[in-house]
Amino acid sequence: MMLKFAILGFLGYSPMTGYAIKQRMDRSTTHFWHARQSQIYTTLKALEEEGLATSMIQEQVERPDKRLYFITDNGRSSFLAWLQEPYLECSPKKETLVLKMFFAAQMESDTALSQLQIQLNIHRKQLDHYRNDSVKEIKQAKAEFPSLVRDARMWEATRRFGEMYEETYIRWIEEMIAEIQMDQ
Amino acid sequence: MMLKFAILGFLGYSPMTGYAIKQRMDRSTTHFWHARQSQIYTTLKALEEEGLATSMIQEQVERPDKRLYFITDNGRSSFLAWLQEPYLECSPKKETLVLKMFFAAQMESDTALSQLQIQLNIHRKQLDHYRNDSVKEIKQAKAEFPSLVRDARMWEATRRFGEMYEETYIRWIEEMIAEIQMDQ
DNA sequence: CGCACCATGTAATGCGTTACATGATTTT
DNA sequence: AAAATCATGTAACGCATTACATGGTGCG
Repeated sequence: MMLKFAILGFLGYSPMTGYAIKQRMDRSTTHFWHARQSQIYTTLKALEEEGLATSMIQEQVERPDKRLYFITDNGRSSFLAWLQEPYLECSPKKETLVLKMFFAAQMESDTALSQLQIQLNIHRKQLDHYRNDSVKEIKQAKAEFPSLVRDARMWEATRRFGEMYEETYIRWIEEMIAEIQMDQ
Repeated sequence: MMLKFAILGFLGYSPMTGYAIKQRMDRSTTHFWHARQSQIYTTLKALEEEGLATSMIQEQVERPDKRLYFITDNGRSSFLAWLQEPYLECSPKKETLVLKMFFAAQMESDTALSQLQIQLNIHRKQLDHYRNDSVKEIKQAKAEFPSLVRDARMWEATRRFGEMYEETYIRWIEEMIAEIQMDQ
């Protein structure tokens, strides 16, 4: 459902292939919206069947042919309707680490501590990624599409979401470690 | 997959019905792990087929009969194995609001601002819930099972996760509002 | 009188992942 | 010589939601 709109959103900027959409998503929305390659291809097909996108094959030399997708007028208005309708929920979360920690009293302290340490490293790397790579990617996108200044500011804001989320996550893990160490 | 372990975790404390598990989850893990009633019933059935739980019907007067589930030895060891194996990923997120805001440059500022305001209210309520109701629920659980002091400390820590998450979310929405207002 | 709570399940459908299937070019 | 990149798709499976189906008790 929602993936359709994410894809339409990208097609709104310019025609794209499924492969390119996957790359774009991995570099921009992946920390709040992700999809597998296969799902992108099937969703594009569905979009075309619904008349929200059209496609044409582009032949290439020394590269596999590619299928370029274009947003239709119906696609545009359907996307805008979705965009403008307010979202009235909290998006549900599934946090495996937190679930494990809920039951952590049933492990040895050292087992829990080592799991937390592993996660701390993972999330520090993730934070570093948002602070460096993501910033660069947005700069590149800005340079590529200088007319989308306002859009780029929103992309930056969603990058900030990832950064803030990871900062908080790391603080929580650190609190957890302190809590468990106190207990020993 | 993971829901199985969440349920086994609860059954580890005491035998329960599907109905009671649903209630427990709604009062404790729902902000990092949730499930629908129907999914809980089907998962319990699957757990029994795998030999990780058993069940018996308990007859009641003036109340519908209920099916009590018990964790088996296999269930216990399978749960502990899951608990002790380290988690090496970041749990994937799907944040509809953030996805919308990624494309927010394509809406009127006022539309975006009103959507953000709505979400601000929702998340403030959620934060309030974690700070009040959740604290009370943990106190009640502590009173009910005084032997589980260490467990209760972990429950409190996972509640903190929800609180911290909402604090951050709210800060982000406020930043977003400021960002969009600056642009007007 | 109506709503919430207690209590259990099945069936249909939809969303998402993994695995399968192919193959040339470019970089390390 | 191996791995990554470019490029597209289908099929099987599994996880999750919604809808369907039922019905008594207690409270305001």
